[in-house]
Amino acid sequence: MVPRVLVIGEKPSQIKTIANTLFTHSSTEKFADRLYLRIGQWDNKELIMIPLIGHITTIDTAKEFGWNKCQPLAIVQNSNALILHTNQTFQRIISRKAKVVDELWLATDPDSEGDNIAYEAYMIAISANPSLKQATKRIWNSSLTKQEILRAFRNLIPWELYLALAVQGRRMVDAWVGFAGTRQVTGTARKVIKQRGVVLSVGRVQLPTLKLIVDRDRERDEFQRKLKFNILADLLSDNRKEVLVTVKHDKSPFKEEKQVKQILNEIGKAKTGTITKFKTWKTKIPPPRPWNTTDALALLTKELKIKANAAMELLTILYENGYISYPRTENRHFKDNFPHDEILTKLEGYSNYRPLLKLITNTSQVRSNGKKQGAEDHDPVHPTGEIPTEDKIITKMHLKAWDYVSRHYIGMFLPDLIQTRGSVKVTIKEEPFSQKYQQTIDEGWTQVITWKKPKETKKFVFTEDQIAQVDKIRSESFKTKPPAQWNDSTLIRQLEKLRIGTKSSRPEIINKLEARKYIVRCGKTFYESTTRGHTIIQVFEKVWPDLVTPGFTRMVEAMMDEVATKQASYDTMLETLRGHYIGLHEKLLSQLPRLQALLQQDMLIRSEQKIARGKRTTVPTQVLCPLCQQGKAIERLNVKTNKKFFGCSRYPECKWTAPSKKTRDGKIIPAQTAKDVVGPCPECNGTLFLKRIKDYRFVGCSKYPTCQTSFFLPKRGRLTLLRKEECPMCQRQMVSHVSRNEKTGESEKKVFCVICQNSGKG
DNA sequence: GCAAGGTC
Repeated sequence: MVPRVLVIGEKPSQIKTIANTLFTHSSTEKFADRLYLRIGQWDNKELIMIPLIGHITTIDTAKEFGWNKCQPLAIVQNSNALILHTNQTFQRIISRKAKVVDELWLATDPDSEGDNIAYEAYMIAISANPSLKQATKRIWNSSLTKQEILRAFRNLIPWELYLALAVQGRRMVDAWVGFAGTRQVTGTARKVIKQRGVVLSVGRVQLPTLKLIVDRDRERDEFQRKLKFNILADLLSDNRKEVLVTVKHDKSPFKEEKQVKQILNEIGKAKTGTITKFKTWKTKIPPPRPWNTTDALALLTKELKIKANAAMELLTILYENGYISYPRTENRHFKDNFPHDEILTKLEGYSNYRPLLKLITNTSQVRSNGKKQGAEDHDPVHPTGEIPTEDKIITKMHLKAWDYVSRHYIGMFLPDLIQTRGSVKVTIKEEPFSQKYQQTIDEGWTQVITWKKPKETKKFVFTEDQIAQVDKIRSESFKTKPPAQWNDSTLIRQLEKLRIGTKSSRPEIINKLEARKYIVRCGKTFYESTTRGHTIIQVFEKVWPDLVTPGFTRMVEAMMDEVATKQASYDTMLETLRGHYIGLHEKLLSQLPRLQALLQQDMLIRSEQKIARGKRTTVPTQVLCPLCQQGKAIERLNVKTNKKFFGCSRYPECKWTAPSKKTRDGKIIPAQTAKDVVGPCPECNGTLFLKRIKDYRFVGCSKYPTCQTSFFLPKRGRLTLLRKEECPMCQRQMVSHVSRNEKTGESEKKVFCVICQNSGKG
C-alpha cells in the first residue's frame, strides 16, 4: 500500500493551486461549508490536503477570569488565566485524518505566522496520532509557481518548533497587554463616562499608531506661523517687452523683513544683471516600481478619497472575482519568468488600453523592478488580464480601483519619461539669484500613469556672461505652514516605515481607533485626535513610554528572535515579559486618579457637543451675515465631522456657511467676512468669495472642490469690493480695480462685475 | 465586551 501523507495548507486558494500542480487526477471531499479536502497521488504517495483559514486557535480568558470576575492584573499574574479556543471544524478533520496517515507535511505560508499556524495543526495531529511526531516535515516554498511548488515538495525540510513558539509568545503578550490594559482603563472610564458599553482599548499596535496622530496634533497646536520672505526679480527679453523668467534670491526664504528691505534698497533699482551660469540637460525618469499592498492602498485612498479599509475591500472584491492578483503582499519584485506578456495581451481586450499597449516594446519584464520583500510571498499587486464590467458586485468604484491597478501595471513597461531641464544663475549687483525649469519632451509612462504627470514650467534661454535686462525686483511674503495632518495614505506609509502592524492589519487599526473615538475624521481625508485619544496617550506616556512608541514592539521582536534562534526558551520569554508587564501595570494603577480626571474633561467637552447637537447652535455672534447682510452668523456643529462652522441665522432662506478659523488672540470667527463675500454661487448653494492663493486672486465657491465655479481677477493692483454698487446684469457686488499703467505710470481705476465682467456703466 | 495576527 502506498504511504499516506497529511498536507496542511494555510488557505483554500493555496491548497487549490498546490493540488492542481501536483495531481494529474484528484478527488475532493467536503468537510465544512465551502471547504474541501483534496486527495491525489504524487511521487508514489497518497496526499490528503487540508486547507485551513488562517489560525486555528484564538486566545481568550478562562471563565473564572472574565470581565468583572477578577482584577485585570490577575490575567497576567495567573498562568491559568489565558486559554486557547480551538476551532472545532479543523480540530475534527485534522484528528480524523491524522489517525489514518503515515506522515505529516506542514505547507502553511513560509513565514513565522505560517509556522505558528502549522504548529496549531501539528499539536492536534500528534495528539491524535503520536507516531507522527517522528514523521513531520515542513514545506518552504517561496512562491506558488509550478516550478517552486515542485521544488519545495521534493526538498522537505525538518520541522522545528522555535519560530512557532516565538510567535506564540508574542500572541500571549499581546493578549496580556490588551486584555489587562483594556479592562483597567475601561473600568476607570466607566466611572466617568456614563455611556452604555463604552470601551477604551489598549494594545501594542494601536497605541503607537494613536501616538503618531496625537503627536502631529500637538506639533500643529504649538506651531507658530511665521512670516517669511522671498526676493524675486523678473528678467526681461532684450526689447524689455516680455518677462522671460522670474528668478529668486538664493538666500530665500528670508526670516527678517529688515534684511529684505536692505537688499531691496541696495539693488531695487538695478536694470541689469549678469548671467553667471546657464545650463540645460535631459533627464530620463524610469517608470515607478511594482506595488505592494501599502503602495496600492496609499494611491487608492489618495485618489479616490476613501479610507484605507474601504480601499482594501475594493481590492479584495476585485481579487475574489479574478480581476487582480492577491492584494495582500509586502513584495515589490516580479520574478524573472513572470508571464507578463499573457496579461498584457489579455488587457488588449479593453479598448482604452489598446493604444497604450502598442507603445510597449518589451513584454518580458517590468522596467523598474523593486526589492523582494516578505518571506512568502505573493507577486506585487497586478491585474490578471480579465476585464471587469459593472454589475451587482462590481461597482463604479471597483472599476476605478481596477483602472488604477491596471494603468500602474501597464505603465511599468512603457518608455522613460524624458524631460529637458534648465537652470540659470544671475548676479544682480552682487546678489545671487537663480531659477530652474522643466519641460516634458517624451511623456513616456506618464501617458498611462496620468496621476504622476510632472509640472511643466516655462522654458528660458540665456548665454553665460550675457547681460540680462531686469524689470522689477520685489519681495513676496508667505506664512510658514504647520506639518500636515495624517490621512490614510500618509499614515499607512508611516506605519510600514516604522514596522507597526502588518500589510493586512494596518487599515483595520485606523478603523479601530476611529470606532473607539480616539480619532475623528475631519473633512474628507484627515485624521485628528479627540480629547479622549489625547488623554490615553498622555497617561500611557507616563506609565509606559515604550508602549506608546514602537519601543515595545521592538522589545517583543528582540525576545522573539532569541526564542527563534534558541538563545532563550519560550518559558523564559513569557516570564520575562510577564514580570515586565506586571511592574508597568502597577504603575498604571497609580495613575488611575489622573486618568479619571482627564477623562472627566473629555466628558465635559463631549456633553457640550451633545448640547450643541441637540440645539444645533452654540453661542450666537454679533457678526452680520456677509451674504444676505440681514441675519447673524451663528456657530454650528457638523455632526459628521465634529467640526464647527458658521451659518446664517436666517437659514434656510439664506444658505451662507463658512468654515471657522482661529484668530491670533484665540477667537473663533468665520473664515469669510463681508470684505470677501461676492454673492451666492450661480451654480450651487455655496457662496462666492474672494480668494488669494500665492499671488493669484480669484472669486471661488465655498463648496470647492464639489463646485468648481471660479473667476480669475487681475494679478496686480488693488481690488476692493463695492458694497453699495450692484451689477445691473447679475445683481452681484461690483469690484473696483486700481492699477498702475505700465507705460504712463499713472494709476487707472476700473469698476466691473467679477462674474459677467459688466462695467456697470452701460 | 478586550489584543494582534492570520484568513474569509
